[in-house]
Amino acid sequence: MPLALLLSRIHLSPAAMTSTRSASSARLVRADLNPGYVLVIKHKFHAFSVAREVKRESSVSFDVSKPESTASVKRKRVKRELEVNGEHPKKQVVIVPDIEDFRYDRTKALTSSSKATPSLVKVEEKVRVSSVQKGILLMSMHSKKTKVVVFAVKAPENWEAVLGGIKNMRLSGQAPVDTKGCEKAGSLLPPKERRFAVLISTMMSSQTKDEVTHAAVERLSENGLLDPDAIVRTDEATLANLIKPVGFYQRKAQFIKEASKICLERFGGDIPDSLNALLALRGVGPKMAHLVMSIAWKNTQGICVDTHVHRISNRLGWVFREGTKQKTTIPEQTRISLEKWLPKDEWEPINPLLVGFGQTICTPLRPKCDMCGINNLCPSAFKESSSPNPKQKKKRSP
DNA sequence: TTCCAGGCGC
DNA sequence: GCGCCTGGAA
Repeated sequence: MPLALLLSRIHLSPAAMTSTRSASSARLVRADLNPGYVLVIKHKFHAFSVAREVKRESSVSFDVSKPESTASVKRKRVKRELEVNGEHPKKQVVIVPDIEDFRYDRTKALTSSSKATPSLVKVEEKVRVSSVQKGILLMSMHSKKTKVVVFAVKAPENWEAVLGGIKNMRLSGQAPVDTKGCEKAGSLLPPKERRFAVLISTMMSSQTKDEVTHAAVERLSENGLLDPDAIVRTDEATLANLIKPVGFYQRKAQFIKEASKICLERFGGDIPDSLNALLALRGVGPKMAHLVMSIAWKNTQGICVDTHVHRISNRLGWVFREGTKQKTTIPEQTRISLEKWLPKDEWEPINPLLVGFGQTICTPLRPKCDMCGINNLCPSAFKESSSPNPKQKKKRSP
């Protein structure tokens, strides 16, 4: 666990890090925080309120972002159905599952999301540290048994300069995502229709083929098919034919039809408004769900990590697998790692920023490091460009 | 010929 | 963690 290391750096006592509190207790924790850290305070509780404030001793104030309630979603088999579904409401919850253990179950998501809030709720707050600060964290708990975990994540060196450099590069060059991204879908439509257009556009999209996606959305629109009812009444083959230029069009046609049916039957023709319910739609994974929450609902729940964000974050050395210094292997690891230190106001813009950068300069193959304005800050600069065919995958025999 | 995209299903 | 889907680009 990197926790011990972090603790030693920020001078919080181990006892302060994890504590189990009884009802209505409060705890004071002294903290000396070093610059460059983001202090992440995770409350795990069962539908009780948790209040927290930061009081300071020194004259330097903490910059405390607003508490945000995020449902931690995972796409693997459910392990903790009891907590999620509240099947034992009378039973006092003694063990709160670890945040990362809160498994998401697609089959349960639709029903649970449309009912009450799941009993297990995660609230995360971040305190950004810009200079050495001394203070007292006052945590007030109002739950029976609440586990509080506090840990700090160091933001990467120079990340602000790197981000600024990428923003500069993006000012000049025009990437496909700037004009044909799916957030442009149905921008003139009324809100409900626009949200549906965003969902369908997202489900069809492929970041390397924004123009193709755009054309397919146009084609659906011309045929009056940016409407769940119309899609349900159209047969799958026709639908597939209309969106044919997009990759995997047969599966996408099938998924779009299924999603439209669910939108009609369970959401009154609107799209689901929660991350869980969006993830419950077949063909919608974390990348798309976060994008739709951001664009359609203007409610950013997490970073939309697609292949560009995933690749570039690793090249920049911004993300690591939990507890290691190794690169992340899947986009979900990247998202979790990135969210630990990246300020929330960058969560939504980071996707179009890095997608455009990845389409034009930091390309998957042979990145154009010589054209890159941050090649002096990038640990991977010029390391991938010279080898045109670095690793041979296993060849298929003829 | 190989790689790429995003999610499913094993 | 890999094969699959599908078509385009390198």
